[in-house]
Amino acid sequence: MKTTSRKAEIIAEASQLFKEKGYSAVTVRDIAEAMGIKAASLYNHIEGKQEILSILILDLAKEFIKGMEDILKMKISPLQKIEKLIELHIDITVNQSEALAALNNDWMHMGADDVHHFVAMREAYEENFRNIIKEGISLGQLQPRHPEVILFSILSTLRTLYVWYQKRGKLDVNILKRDMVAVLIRGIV
Amino acid sequence: MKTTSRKAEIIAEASQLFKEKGYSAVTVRDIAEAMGIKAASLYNHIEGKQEILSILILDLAKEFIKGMEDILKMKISPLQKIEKLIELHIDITVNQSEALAALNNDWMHMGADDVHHFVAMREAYEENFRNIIKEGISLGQLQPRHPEVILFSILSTLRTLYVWYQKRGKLDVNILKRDMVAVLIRGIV
DNA sequence: GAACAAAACTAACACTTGTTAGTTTAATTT
DNA sequence: AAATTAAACTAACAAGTGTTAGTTTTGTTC
Repeated sequence: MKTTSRKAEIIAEASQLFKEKGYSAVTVRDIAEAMGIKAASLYNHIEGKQEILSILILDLAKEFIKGMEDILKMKISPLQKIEKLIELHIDITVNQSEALAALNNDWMHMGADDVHHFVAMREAYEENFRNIIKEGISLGQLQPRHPEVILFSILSTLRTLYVWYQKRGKLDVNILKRDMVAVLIRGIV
Repeated sequence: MKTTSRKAEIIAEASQLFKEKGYSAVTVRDIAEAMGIKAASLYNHIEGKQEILSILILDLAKEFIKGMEDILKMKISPLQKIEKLIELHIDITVNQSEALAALNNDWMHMGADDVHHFVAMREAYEENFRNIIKEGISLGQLQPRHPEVILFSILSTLRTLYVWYQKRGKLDVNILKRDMVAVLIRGIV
């Protein structure tokens, strides 16, 4: 009964180091040491340092794409879709904060093909999000602000939630969702 | 008439590279090449690679501290102070986006002393911001949400504005301020 | 034009980097 | 017990790293 493959363990360990210091500042010897083995031993399991990064980032990006697709299918209002998206981000943050750090900060250090793939996915995701916002505005459900400003202020908050989430004492996920939705949608006044 | 010292030019060039690839992925040879000189020549002007990073980050941090002090002195309501803070961040973003990237992503690569100094300044800044929010809540001017959630969602939006600001076509600063204040304070509904 | 300072250069250093090749040990299956 | 596979090891590589020392070029001041 293998619970987690050795490769998965390496990726998990590496992702923590990447989160702390960034991909470029972490050496394969750092990763090996964190696992209690020698650097060369890693290469029985992985193709190279870059592969770890690509797996982390692309798998997570696919998860976002999948979450977006599910929400788009729902028969709910644009505003409710935005609420669902906020919850999606929070759920992912809570149990994938390391990969999220890599996705945010180190995507440009993947190989050229993977960078292209990633950027395409990110743009598709943002375009879907933007369309939901536009729909909400034209239905009169959202304020008629520049959609880009709305998109950006929601997304940047959600994307960097991982920085902040475990600095404070990991408050309850449901409370976090409730307050986050309230602040992002209804503002603070 | 020396407009900018050679050292300042190096720092300016380096900051652009740091923004694109992160501090650790940029070599001193990259910086030298960007200036059309050899790596060793840099050392006539700077103490080392880390010094560039520290100057970038600590100078900018001081600018934030200074801006916060000025706002705290003003005889205006907590809500108006928050508006001023939003404008402060936008002003800094518009003409210091490279240093802002370093401050956000690479502060942990400074020397230990500078890291300490930086973290202390950041915590002081956040504490001041938090107190303004708390005051706003107790005056009934702001919604009674968890102050930490409010602080975080405003700050993370402002801190990552630099990523987004020049991706889109550098819209007018005053329009940006107006919409940003509106979205962050009054929400989107 | 001599003297001086600023800023570039060449050459090299000691160390770190990701990775490969070949081998040995440990764990599992037959 | 033999055979097989998984996973570690040692040793080394070629390239890249930040930095130093000493020298030459460039530009300015007397």
